[in-house]
Amino acid sequence: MAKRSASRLTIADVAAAAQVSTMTVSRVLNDQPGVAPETRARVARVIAESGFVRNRAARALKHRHTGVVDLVVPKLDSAHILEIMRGVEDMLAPTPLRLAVSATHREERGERQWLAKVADGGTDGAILVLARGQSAQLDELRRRRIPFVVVDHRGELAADTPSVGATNWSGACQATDYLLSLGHRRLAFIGGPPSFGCSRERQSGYRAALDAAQIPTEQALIREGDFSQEAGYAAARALLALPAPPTAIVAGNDMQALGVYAALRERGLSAPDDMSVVGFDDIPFAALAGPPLTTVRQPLAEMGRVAAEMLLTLIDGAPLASPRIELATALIVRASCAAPRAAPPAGASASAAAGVGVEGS
Amino acid sequence: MAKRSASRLTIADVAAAAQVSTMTVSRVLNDQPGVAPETRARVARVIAESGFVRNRAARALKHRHTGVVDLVVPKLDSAHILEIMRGVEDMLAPTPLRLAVSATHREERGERQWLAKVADGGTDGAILVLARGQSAQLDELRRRRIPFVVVDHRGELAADTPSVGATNWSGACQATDYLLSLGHRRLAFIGGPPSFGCSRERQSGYRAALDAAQIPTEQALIREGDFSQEAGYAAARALLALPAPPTAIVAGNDMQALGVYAALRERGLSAPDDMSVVGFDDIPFAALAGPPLTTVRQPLAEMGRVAAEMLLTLIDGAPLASPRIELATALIVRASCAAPRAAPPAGASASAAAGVGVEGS
DNA sequence: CTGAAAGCGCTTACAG
DNA sequence: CTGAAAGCGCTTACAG
Repeated sequence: MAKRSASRLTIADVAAAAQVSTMTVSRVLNDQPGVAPETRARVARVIAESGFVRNRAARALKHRHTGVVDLVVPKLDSAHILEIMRGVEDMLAPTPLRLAVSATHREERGERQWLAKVADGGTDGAILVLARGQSAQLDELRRRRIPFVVVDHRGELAADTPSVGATNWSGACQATDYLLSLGHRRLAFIGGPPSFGCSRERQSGYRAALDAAQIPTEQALIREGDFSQEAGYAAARALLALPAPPTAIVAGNDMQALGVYAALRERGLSAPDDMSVVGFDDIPFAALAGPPLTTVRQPLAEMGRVAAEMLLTLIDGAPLASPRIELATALIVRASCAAPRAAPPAGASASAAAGVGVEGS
Repeated sequence: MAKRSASRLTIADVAAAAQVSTMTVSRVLNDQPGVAPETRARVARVIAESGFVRNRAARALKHRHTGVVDLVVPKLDSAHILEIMRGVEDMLAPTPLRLAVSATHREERGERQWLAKVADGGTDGAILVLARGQSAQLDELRRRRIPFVVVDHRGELAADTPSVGATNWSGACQATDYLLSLGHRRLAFIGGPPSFGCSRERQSGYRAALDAAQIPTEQALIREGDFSQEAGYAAARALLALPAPPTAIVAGNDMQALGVYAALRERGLSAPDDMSVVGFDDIPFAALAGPPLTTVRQPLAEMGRVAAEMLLTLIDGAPLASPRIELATALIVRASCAAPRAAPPAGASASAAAGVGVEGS
């Protein structure tokens, strides 16, 4: 077979070697009918022996699609993101689609860079983690008719935007209820950035649980962080310095809960003896922390999987059953909560709280 | 301008609207000279207003490249992988290349799936994390003349294979020296999978340090894990059950070190009072563990960045200054090590150990 | 400075 | 069952 110098083999080379037309080779390549068994076998053999690789660009040129799908995240820095990515990859692995990952970093620059790549006609669709509801990014995607799905979001999201989230409200509500059931009455909340939809929902769940228990919310007990360990630490320090500190803290996410641990340690205190702490996310380290952290599990990988599934549907041009999907959270009880020190006799036991799963021994 | 139904705009549409040939549009698109300023301005305006997107596939077809680069990892499940990915993404973001991420999972299936996508002509080059030296994957890549760089590796790697690693040997050696300097004489080692190059190097570094101190290595003190928290836990339990347990453990990686913590906790023991523990990696959680973990930092993001840089060089067809690059590790002293309980008077102080960085207060 | 022609490697109708 | 022709959207020489 005549290989043209160093250049790659083409379908024409294979056709020549197998003594058929390029058409026939194409049919064999695509498992299409209309080829005599012997011919097919001969062509298949030549393909295998020659190590021929069909040119993806030429195919894409005909098909009008690129074969790549984007996952766009703010930063590649948290276990949280990795979990979502895992779900997306899982779903996409068996398909012929490639998963292109990019981080927008400081929004401006990164978003523009990403948009430039997409503008080059580089994607069949995108999954956007923590995208802002009103953004040039989303507008551009809509304008270009590139299908996309948002996983969690910032700002407000139009109701018809395909999106995936977790039941943040009820998760936070359940966590707060659990602490109430242990006898706590002074419950603090350290939320995430208020621009995040999930932050607002969690705070609202916390408030709702207190309202239902007829406990007035106290502004001094509600703090705001950026979901980092440092933010949790700073907020917890401030709470501990209060004239009447809380006896329990709902931490908004696990990293902030770990920051609370640090602040406690610094004062020679610890959970759950001196303070009950609940996280949100259930990142892998939650179970390894000392003490193992009671937290609200978000099915992150599953959220990624569902988002990928929705995107595949949109790419196929099919309608979505529902534009918005919220997956259920679950309270995972470990060892960071207990009845408050000088608690009223705990009438309601922990296990009396609805839907509580206890992990481990 | 005549948009052809729902289909996307082509360069011909732009040319018609601007009343020039497609050639001229192409020149404007590619910032090539040879276009009158006014013509260029007019064409540019039409491009901007129409929202024209140049077809990447058609471009790639001419250029003979795909514009995508692969990052292939065993699994998307560790902070370790995320760090490497971050470095790679960082390096690639300003280039026009897309970063396609895939996991090989249980090797067989995943590798074949990945190979099938690559076989489709889908990549300009690849960064392979923990690839096996002798594998169908690497052979195929070589055969196809697709440039690649290996980050860490399993099995043996041919000397001329472009690869990036860390100074595992000297990192483990330094960690062991540090424990020796604290007065420890019974030092255990919980290694990773022996098939991993980095595992073998770390174990060898541990042995070398003991040899240099003229302490005979004891087979019972050398254990093998799979780099998981569970493996560290199991190995530490076994070590604690020994008639003469060690007073310090070099844990091979941070996850195993956290497993050691769990085993200690289970027995009512803790680091560093009852046992000194050193990790390897410095994953973000190492600093947050209780007690904060003394560990050997691997510059993972930097390794990713360097690998990406090497790959870009190879894709450009330029020669590599060196096929193998090892980045320096650094011992990060936190709070998980101390002199052994009934130690000989510690003549050598910790800070006497060479190149030791102490973090925090 | 500008453009008509050919071609990248494949696939989609359409004939035989 | 098999193939000659045209075309996907761009770019690369080559003329003017």
